[in-house]
Amino acid sequence: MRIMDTAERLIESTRELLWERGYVGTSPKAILERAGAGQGSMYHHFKGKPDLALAAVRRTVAEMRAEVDALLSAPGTARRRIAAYLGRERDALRGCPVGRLTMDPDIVASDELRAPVDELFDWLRHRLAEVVREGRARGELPATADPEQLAAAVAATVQGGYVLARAAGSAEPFDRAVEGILALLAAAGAA
Amino acid sequence: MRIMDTAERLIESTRELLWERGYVGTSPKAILERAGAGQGSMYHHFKGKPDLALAAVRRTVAEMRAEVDALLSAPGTARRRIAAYLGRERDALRGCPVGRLTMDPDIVASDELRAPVDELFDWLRHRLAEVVREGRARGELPATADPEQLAAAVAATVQGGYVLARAAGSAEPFDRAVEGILALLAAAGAA
DNA sequence: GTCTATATCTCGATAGAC
DNA sequence: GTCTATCGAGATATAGAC
Repeated sequence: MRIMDTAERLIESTRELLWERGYVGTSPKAILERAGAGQGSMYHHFKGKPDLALAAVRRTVAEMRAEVDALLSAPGTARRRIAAYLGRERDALRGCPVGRLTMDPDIVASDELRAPVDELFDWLRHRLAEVVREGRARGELPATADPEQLAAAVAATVQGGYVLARAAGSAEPFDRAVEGILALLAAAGAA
Repeated sequence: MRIMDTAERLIESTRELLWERGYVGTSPKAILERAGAGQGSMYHHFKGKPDLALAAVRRTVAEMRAEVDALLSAPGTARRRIAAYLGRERDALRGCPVGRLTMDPDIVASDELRAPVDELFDWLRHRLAEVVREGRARGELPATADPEQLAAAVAATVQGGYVLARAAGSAEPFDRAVEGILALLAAAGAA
């Protein structure tokens, strides 16, 4: 483990807790305990819980975007790159660290905290739509396919897959949903 | 508005708050204020917050299941009934009152509270799979389509559509995702 | 910069009057 | 059955020593 200064440890602890318990379910006290810091440190480096959460969310969003962009920009057919994105998940039961935040009332109520989440999913949908357009141009996907619609369906399948998996207490429904959308894309491509 | 006794008002207030703020974000105090009741009433009728939440969740799940079953059991082609389910939503920004609970750490951590959520989505996936099987038998969907996979993809599209909509602060991504999966089902059917 | 002490609320629950 | 009073604990933030 790299050596981290206090501000860094606070941000990392907050990222973990936001993922595990959400914004409403995460207390400054829990963050401090996990980071091994005292009250004073947190309020020295950050204005308060919302400010620290904002730093944590921004970092999680940046990391996610870089990872997904790498998959969608890799060489290969459009369908293969979409499949790579869909197959990215390793532990569906943990859910998406960004999508999770949309169910947090205090995140959605705050324009500042919602902004990075909004931007990520906006970027994701447009990036996926580009890939769909490339697939159409190469004849992998039918020219009638609306790129924005397919992109939204693919992104929704992943986010909804987490919901189904967490409800079931098993990753299986996530995997099924991913296989289902891939089968539909393949069938549509063959049409 | 029908006249409701105190226990009834407590359950209904809890249902609303669980939908709006989730389990972690809902306090007994908020429930009591909305229900217009005092502390004593709640602890007379229910053992505590988890017990009241369980009653609320069970009712929400039962209501949802009855509504969706009506749509999926109506006359019409398989694709038309799936479209009716996908088009059921009126206000995507509110999210799903059941799916929302899967992002609540205290719900997922409790076997008792998660059980009704699990059962609903389990039922939904199998009911959708039945409809897919009927569609296959009638030649509306290709015989190669795996019913369980398509069912999971359809259910995930709805749940993920809520995530995208709430991130965007707009119902549009939800609608796009629904149109996308419907277009794919239509294209696969034509294949 | 980091710590401990403190302040003020709220949480979730209990006690006991009526 | 419903109310108010009260409880111990935790949430979020501030104060001030070091």
